[in-house]
Amino acid sequence: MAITKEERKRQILEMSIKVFAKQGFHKAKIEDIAIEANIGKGTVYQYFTSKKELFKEMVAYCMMGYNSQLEAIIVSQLGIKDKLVALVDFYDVYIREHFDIAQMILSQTELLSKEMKDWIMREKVKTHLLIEKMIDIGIEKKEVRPDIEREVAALAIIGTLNQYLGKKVLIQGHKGPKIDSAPLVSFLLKAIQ
Amino acid sequence: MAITKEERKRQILEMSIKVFAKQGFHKAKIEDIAIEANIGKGTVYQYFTSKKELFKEMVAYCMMGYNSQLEAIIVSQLGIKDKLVALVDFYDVYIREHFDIAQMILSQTELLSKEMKDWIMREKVKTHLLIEKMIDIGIEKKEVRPDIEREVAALAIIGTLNQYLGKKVLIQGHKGPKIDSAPLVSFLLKAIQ
Amino acid sequence: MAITKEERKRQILEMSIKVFAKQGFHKAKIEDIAIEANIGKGTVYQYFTSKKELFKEMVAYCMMGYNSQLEAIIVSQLGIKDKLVALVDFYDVYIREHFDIAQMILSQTELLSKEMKDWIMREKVKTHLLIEKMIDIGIEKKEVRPDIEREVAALAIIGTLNQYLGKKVLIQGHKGPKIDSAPLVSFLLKAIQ
Amino acid sequence: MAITKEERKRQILEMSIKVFAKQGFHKAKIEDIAIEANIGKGTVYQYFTSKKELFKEMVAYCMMGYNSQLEAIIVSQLGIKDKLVALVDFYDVYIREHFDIAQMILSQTELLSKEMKDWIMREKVKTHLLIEKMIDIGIEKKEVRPDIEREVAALAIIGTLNQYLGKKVLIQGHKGPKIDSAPLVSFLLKAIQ
DNA sequence: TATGAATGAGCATTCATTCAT
DNA sequence: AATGAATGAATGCTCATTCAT
Repeated sequence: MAITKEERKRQILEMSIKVFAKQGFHKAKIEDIAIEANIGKGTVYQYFTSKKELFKEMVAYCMMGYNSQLEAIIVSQLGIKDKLVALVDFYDVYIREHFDIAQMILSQTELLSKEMKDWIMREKVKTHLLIEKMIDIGIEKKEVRPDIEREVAALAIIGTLNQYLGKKVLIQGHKGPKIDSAPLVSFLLKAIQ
Repeated sequence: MAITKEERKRQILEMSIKVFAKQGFHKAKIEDIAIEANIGKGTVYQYFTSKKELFKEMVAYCMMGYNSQLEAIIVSQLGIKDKLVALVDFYDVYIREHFDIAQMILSQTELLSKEMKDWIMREKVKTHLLIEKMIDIGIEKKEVRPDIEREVAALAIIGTLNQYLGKKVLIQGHKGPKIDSAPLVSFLLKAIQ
Repeated sequence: MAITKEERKRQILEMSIKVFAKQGFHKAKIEDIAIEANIGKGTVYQYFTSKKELFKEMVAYCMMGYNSQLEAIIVSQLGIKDKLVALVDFYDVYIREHFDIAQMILSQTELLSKEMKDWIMREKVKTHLLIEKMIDIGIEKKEVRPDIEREVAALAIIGTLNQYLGKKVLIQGHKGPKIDSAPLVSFLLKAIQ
Repeated sequence: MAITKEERKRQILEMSIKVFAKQGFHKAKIEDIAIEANIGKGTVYQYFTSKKELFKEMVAYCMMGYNSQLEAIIVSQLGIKDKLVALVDFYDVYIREHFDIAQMILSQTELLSKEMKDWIMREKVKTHLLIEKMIDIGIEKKEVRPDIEREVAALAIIGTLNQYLGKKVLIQGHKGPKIDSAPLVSFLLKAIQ
């Protein structure tokens, strides 16, 4: 019956995502999060030492699993085209879930310790390297032209996905239908093949 | 020979860019801006009714001229390749100047009125349409393949530029040498030709 | 073989002395005392209704026995000089044990109920009367000059002991050697003989 | 017409003495002090960076002048007896004015920085040395017996004054008549002559 | 009886904004 | 027009106390 410490912490984190996403860091009040989680204000402080700390842990919580899911796609036996399709679908789901919070994380870096910023940067680099790896595998499998500039290609894929999915979700809202990956994938294939 | 109201206002705006960029909206204090502009705190309120208002005017001030400069490139007599080169160079300069502020604008939309957000959105759409126009001209001039998905292509170009330049500026800092546009341009050409 | 209620209460009191003395009333946390006593925070409330109540009981606990020990010296068969020596030795031990707490008690009277303050005042008066009694006995035994102002003399003895021992303990710390009573005693004797 | 910064600061200090003395450091609210001084809460923070800082400045403000007044008495041409009388009178006035605050200062040393504590300690040492100086001058002028233990005598004088005046003020309140110095002085003279 | 997770009243502090000079 | 002293609403955080287990 009793809720474990870990569950309670996760519960607060989930609610903080909602509130931070809706209000932004500064407008969000600890009390709002507590009310949302249906607990007392002080209880939040049993699990997180400060508002900033809660924010940081939420950021880590949101980014957790991102790269490992990405890697699963990259190292799969799929052809480059199917990988791109899987990538779009993954971004589609991820951005819908984390759209508001993602923007905040990018911007409110003032709140994050150097350590945390470095960690985020490292995660981004990992993402970049995974995409480069995908390109390498593609070259090996003769699915990607061998003269490609890997760095440019990787940045282009990430930038295009962000821009495209970002726009779609922004216009359709989080509840819209799954994005059609076909046009995006065919454009990217043209560029890398 | 007192300076005009307009000059004083511009002076405050310029200083507010510095301070907002360095501190972010919430950490930036009106007093900091006043000190930076070498005027009294109260004087700021002679020109702007509130901190938020100042922020909004600063946003407009920063985005002003963006699309018109872009259009000048698009409608020029340059070939598609040279347009892309000019685009990269323009982004290079613009992002260096507005890197910090650009992130803030994207994120701190909570601060902006619906009207202002709509205006920003319309400006973004204008940018998008300008890039699409560039593609259309390219198709007409047989410099771009005619079967291209114009929306995807435009988003890809914008997304790629953002990601590429963003990364370069982040790593090299604002003072680094001009970015080499060649690899980026050749990648994009491959995708659209 | 559970310990009795009384023992547990004494145990908490002893630990509260340590913590109150080190931290002062306001900085001392009930949890600190509980941790020090190796019990749960809630358990403290089984024995004391509130932090203030605990503080008050600690004050009473510390002062308990003070006057009775003093009286033992006063009514003893010792001559006035030996009584003064015994007094210095007693103060020496007492102040070492209760130095930190003594200062607190004097100051944080805001915390004490009128009743408690009155009780402390009465204890002080008792102390004063005991010293006066010592003087009276001394006069009877022709060890003290008969024209002495008893009140002044008593206050002087108490004040001098406090000042002298307080300074010595403050400088030497609680672990220093026993104070040499000779110079103090000879000075006081000169005044009252 | 306009109040100077210095006057405003002094005004806040004076009011803080009242409030700190009545409530103690912890119960005293900045708002109370502001209300008492008939100013806004925020104004206090224009003059003092924090509540603790205000407390420290108040302590310094209260102790300021103490030793210099004392010295004036010590180095005067008065005989030892008249010096003691002047001393009692000075203590009488000083303790009436600072009775509540004096107790607080002694106790709430937790609030004071090491630097401030050291300063207080040095001031106390100065006081002690001044009294020793008085004794030395007395010996020179053959008003004090030459075999006296200077340290003990100084501590005894200070301790006796504190105890005696403290008791009198405690019983009579701050509004009572001037203390009769005669019995105290004659007792102390007996001890040192 | 013992526990410690949950609670929320209470307060120091900040800073945008006002307004008398 | 320019100033900066004064203001007070707003909020993060602490910790004594409660109470379900």
